[in-house]
Amino acid sequence: MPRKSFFQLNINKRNRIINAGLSEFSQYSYNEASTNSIVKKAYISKGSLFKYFINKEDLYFYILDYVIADLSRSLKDELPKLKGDLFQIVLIYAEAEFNWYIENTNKYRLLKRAFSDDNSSIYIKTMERYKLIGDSFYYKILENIETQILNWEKEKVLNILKWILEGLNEKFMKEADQYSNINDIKDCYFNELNQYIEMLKKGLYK
Amino acid sequence: MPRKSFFQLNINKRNRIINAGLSEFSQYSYNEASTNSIVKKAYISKGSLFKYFINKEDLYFYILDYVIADLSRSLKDELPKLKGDLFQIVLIYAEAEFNWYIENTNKYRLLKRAFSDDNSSIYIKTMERYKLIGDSFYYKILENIETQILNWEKEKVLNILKWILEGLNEKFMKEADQYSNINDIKDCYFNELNQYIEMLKKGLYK
DNA sequence: TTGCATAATGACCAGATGGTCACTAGATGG
DNA sequence: CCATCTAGTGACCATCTGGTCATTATGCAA
Repeated sequence: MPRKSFFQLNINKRNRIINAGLSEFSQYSYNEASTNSIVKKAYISKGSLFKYFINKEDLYFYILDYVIADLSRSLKDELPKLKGDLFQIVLIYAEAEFNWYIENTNKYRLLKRAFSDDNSSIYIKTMERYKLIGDSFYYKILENIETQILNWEKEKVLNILKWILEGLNEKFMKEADQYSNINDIKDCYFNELNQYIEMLKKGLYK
Repeated sequence: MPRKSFFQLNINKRNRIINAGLSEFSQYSYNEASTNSIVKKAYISKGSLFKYFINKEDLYFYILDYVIADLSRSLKDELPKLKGDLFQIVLIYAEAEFNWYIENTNKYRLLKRAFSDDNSSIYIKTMERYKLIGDSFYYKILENIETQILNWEKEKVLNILKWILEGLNEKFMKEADQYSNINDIKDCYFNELNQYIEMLKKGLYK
């Protein structure tokens, strides 16, 4: 947790530090990210940074918490909309998640980096810290959905859906800069996702 | 490419260097991997390493080439076995790939690291170098398979299959150390993969 | 204006990095 | 036994890292 002094800062400066951290940690892995670079981006001195945060790790997890809280809030706002059968709910959920990603590309990259397994010591600490979260938001939303209509083990169905969402998200986030209009890519994504869901429901064979 | 002197080394020493590189680059990202550490693992001096290789990047790509060649050879050996419809072929291919992974876990980790998008400069160079490979082996094998039986756009079917394979591979590679017998995990994997394929063929709905 | 408390600074530290190069040990040929 | 050569060495270099701390700047009360 940041030191008291950090929260006594005026909002402007605090945001400059947060944005500097976001920028650095979304571009570089934890070890490759440089506190010197963060300090420059935030227009503060090295000494100040370590007056506000205990150390680099403290800063990192503050930023990560911040991003996760932001995403969680965004997704929770969508909860009331989640109605219908499993696939309708997945569609709504995935669309909300992707919309947030495409509007917060650097936060998306930071999350992707933070939770992609590279068995570094910071990754292990990250897993410890967020063992409750991770997949669990996705599974929690879906676990109470009626599944009598399903022909298969629920866990496996959710896995398939999760892997397809991950693959599709990554595919579109890679192509993101090719779209001039942000709504174009959202439409495109949603359209393609719909197709995949149809394929899954009806089976791939004729 | 390594310098001539590297290939004049006796096999023992050459292998020590290759294994040291494999170990280091599978544990750490390119930037975090240390030539000092590689040198220690290989029981050679720092000066020697840079007599054999132009620089760290040269060493890295030699190791990466080596691993890719190894996997390619392994998969090519399986080519004659690839018979039947799309799903049978995917099953055989995936099994071969997974078997190689589980028998070469550090090479698997190295490949995963090398080809996971982190837009670092080494990643960009890696993409340049291997633009032909990447997914293409997977798609190349499957592109000539008859698909009249399919109800959907072939590319999308291949995507779904690819994403499920990736997800399943990662899931099992993470759990790998929980299995005492290597054949247990292979059986488990193959069994679960079969289920997913069945689900895809017949559709998730009742 | 003075005195004091707190905030901000950047030179500095020890340690690590990729890479070099003057040197040495050992083999080879005469 | 010497002379020559070359493969191997590790101290060394510049540069970077996360983190510290004596010094300075700032704001405020009296």
